[in-house]
Amino acid sequence: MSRKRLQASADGRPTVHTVAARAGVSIASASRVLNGVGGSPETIRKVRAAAAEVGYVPNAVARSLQSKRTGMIALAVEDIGNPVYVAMMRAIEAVVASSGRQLLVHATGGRIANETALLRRLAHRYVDGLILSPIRITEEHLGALADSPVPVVVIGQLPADTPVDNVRTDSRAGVALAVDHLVAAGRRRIGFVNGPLDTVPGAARDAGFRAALARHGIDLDDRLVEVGDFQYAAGRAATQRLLARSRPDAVVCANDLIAVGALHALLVAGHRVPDDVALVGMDDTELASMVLPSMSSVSLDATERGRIAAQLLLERINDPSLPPRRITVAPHLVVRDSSPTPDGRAKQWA
Amino acid sequence: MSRKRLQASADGRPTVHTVAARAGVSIASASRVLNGVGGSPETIRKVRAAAAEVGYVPNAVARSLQSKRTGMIALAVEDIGNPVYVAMMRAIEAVVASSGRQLLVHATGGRIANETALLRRLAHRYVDGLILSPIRITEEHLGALADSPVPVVVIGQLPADTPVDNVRTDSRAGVALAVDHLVAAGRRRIGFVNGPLDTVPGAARDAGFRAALARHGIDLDDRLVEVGDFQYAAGRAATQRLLARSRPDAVVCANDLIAVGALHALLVAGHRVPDDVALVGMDDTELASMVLPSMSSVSLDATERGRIAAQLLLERINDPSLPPRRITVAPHLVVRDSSPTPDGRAKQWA
DNA sequence: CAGACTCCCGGAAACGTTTACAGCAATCGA
DNA sequence: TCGATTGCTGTAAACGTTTCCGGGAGTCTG
Repeated sequence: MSRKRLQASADGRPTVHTVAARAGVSIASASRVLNGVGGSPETIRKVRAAAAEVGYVPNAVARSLQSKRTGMIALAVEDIGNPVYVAMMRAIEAVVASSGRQLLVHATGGRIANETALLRRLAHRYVDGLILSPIRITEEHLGALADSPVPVVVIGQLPADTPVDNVRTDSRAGVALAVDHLVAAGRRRIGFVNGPLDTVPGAARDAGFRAALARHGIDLDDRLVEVGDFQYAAGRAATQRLLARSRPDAVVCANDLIAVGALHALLVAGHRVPDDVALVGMDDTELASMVLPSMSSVSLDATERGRIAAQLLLERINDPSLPPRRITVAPHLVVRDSSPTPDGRAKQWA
Repeated sequence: MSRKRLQASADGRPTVHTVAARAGVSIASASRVLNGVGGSPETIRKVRAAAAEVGYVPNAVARSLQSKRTGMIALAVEDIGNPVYVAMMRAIEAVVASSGRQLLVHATGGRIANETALLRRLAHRYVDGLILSPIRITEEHLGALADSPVPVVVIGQLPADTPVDNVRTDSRAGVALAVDHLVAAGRRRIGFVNGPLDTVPGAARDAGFRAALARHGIDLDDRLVEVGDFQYAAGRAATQRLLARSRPDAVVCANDLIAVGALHALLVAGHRVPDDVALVGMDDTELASMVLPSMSSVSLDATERGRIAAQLLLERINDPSLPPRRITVAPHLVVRDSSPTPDGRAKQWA
């Protein structure tokens, strides 16, 4: 018995040929029925039956090759351990899933090399689009972004003329909210524990802090500013250094992980929070309400940014001719127990 | 000018045909050179040059279709926000990346439907293998696992005769470590805040707790046991309920998220930790050293389990004929400030 | 110097889909 | 009743890659 082609794939799993043969129709008819387009009632019945009997499941790879769509969206963030990215991820996952696609998460560790390698790998077309949240932006990024073979949405600041869909927040304004809040409560010696200044958020938050102090007519005391990376341990260490040489009555932190580290350092050093030293974090992550006292934090609405980024990406995938869009979500302050309530009195948490 | 086939793909990107035509060789030769197998020096030179000039990047989908490998590994966990899974993920990502593959993370939310749907979707072959860490196991799971079209490694308990690669820990023994530690420090009214009893870890930890108490000749007081889910908020609420009706001198929690919730509840209720009430968490996540006092926790070595699971999976992908393997990693206790040091005295953290 | 062996090359098939196209039968309108 | 339309169907091409196979040129061996 000679057949031009085997009726099942090499590993024995049924293919559309198997189904077609079993139903006694051509592969074209089988495919049409399986995709719900066309077919006579009789054909539909036979094909459906055959497919069910052999347990046919279409091969996603072959389908992708033909349709030029993989049904996958990539997300690249610096650190999957940072709860702010978890929140972002959840929001993105929700809209990606509702479009019937799957999410592929990359952790870049914030390293330029990883990110540009990732951007280059997009050329392999293993994914229909990318959401990238870089903390550093180099010329290399911009170049790779410019001629990316698949749509990319960037979450974070980007040079003004970059023709890339972009959702951002105003973290300068975010820091200002924190400073205003503390100044309103009478704090003047406000410390700042930041992430690396060569990162985009680090630089923006530094600028925001300086501007906010200036606006209130407060001279910046350099001994009140410390820099680490965006992690808990660094935040704790940086705060210890800061406390060793100065005496703040409030501390603003560039994200919640740093802030939890700062809280730890403050309490261990015997300071009362918020009575002696008030504390405001940033990102408003789950962590903020898990610690004691619960932390005030500036929300940059990671959930909303993620949701919007995912929607922008899906829209662009559907219509690549869209003009580049830029959307900004406004920060807001969430006051909890680590900073004075608006009336100026420190709330007691016990 | 008639060509049997276009030299570039529909969207204008170069294909192996483009490169071959430009180099003046056949696509077979071009492909061989690009894969580093065979080719005369002259051919190699020409093909490499042509590929560089047109910026050729092979299409991952087409390659997958031919090679029957996608180069992707899926990981399904219940909750990407739980730091224990973050640790696991990091370990898995490391070995997956070192094999040149990519990791695809799914969050199942612990819902059976999601997990079986995922298992079924594997039939699409969009991924070379799966690492699954389910918290509930149903007949449906076992069925789907049995005839999974791609290799699966399960992290967690599995019925003894399930022919699936499996890395597990002994969480009964883990709970026992915690209980032994607390009993050795003289605590007798030991509370237990668990996750749902219909989950595999929940059931195991419950059994472990009862067995450990029995071994020490302590009668179980049901008012000292509470159940919620495996999250922070539930842990806090469950502990509040527990404190409202009983007076423990120690609390064991089924994971660190619960334990942080418990810590919060204890401190807010005015209990000193560990002097009045000692606390031991489980999973030994980053969280344990981020709170104050830092938390003792039973490590189930998620990192190691993840690493091993990934290795098992890669081995099985390379050789599907391997017999099913089962590997157990032993728990160990990490004592921090929330429980008495081994000499029985509570350490002061301030 | 003939045969065997090695190396490199190109044609063509294969992976498993979807879909353009053409053929055919049945129905419709005039 | 006949041509046009409609609805299904099957053949075959296409997606972009890898690889089997046969042929040709060159080298080695006896």
